[in-house]
Amino acid sequence: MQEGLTIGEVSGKLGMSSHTLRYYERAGLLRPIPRTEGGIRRYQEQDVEMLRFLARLRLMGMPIHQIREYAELARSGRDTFEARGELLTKHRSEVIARIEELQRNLEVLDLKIEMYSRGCTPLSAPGDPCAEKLRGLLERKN
Amino acid sequence: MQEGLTIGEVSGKLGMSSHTLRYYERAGLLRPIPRTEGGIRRYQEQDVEMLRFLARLRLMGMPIHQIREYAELARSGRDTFEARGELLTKHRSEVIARIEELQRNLEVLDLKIEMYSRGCTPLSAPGDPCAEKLRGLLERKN
DNA sequence: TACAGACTTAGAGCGCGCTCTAAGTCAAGC
DNA sequence: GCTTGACTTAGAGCGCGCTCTAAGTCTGTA
Repeated sequence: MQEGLTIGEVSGKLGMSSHTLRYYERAGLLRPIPRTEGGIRRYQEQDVEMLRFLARLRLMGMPIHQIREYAELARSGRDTFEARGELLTKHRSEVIARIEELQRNLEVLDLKIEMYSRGCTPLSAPGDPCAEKLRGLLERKN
Repeated sequence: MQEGLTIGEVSGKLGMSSHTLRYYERAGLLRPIPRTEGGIRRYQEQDVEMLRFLARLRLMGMPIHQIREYAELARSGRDTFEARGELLTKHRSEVIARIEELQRNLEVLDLKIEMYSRGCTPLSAPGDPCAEKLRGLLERKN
């Protein structure tokens, strides 16, 4: 037994498949993970930490190629702090925009649900104020 | 010239490509759009209204197969109001969960950005309270 | 009537993010 | 030493949601 976690251990710990872990390495999201003499990956604590953060970026919808960009900066030492901060800040505003978009569309959804619960026909209710409001929301761009 | 909009007009109005409009019809998201004698689609107001709403469902991340399910109910008359309401209500809670997930991950992102702006190394700062907090957030499931 | 340009179909292709397969190697326990 | 099960690689395959292609048809205008 050597130092560091095997791919199976990391997989269990983080809830990502071994396939995905290898894929992330191939894709440049991780440094080349150090191997035993037999060629078996031994993940260090830093690798697991990195993975935890990258997984959050994925959950926030950052595409793989951008995560790679971040990861490459992260591997290039501390004179990339500013660039990394900028990259994350840009992504931050995209996430906020996404949240706002979801919230706007939730309004539409709520109106529609209310109309169904009131049993009034959604597409052809010219008099209904609720139907009018829905129509108005739908006509606005996004 | 006949009654109703051509695919190009709908495409321009809603900002979706003609390709996508045909695809949505094929996929069962729209009723078979009525054609002219020459076989050219003429979208009616009801089709456009439907499309507007379906587009919102897409923006909220509902997969095509679920939208089809909803659309099929919508084509089956008003005794599917309850089922439609349930389907949308279920999706509503998924959207809310997604928003909350994004907000939780935004916390992680904000902490990370703060650390970069303070110029302190994120992965190895055992003393820093901010780094500790980040580590804590990252270790929690999602 | 002829032309241009938008329309039609069936079906292939693509980018994404995994996910799986095949064939083989490594290593912990008996 | 042998078995067993996890590991390795290269590369294929997949589900999703479009997106495009090819070959041909329709239609408004000159």
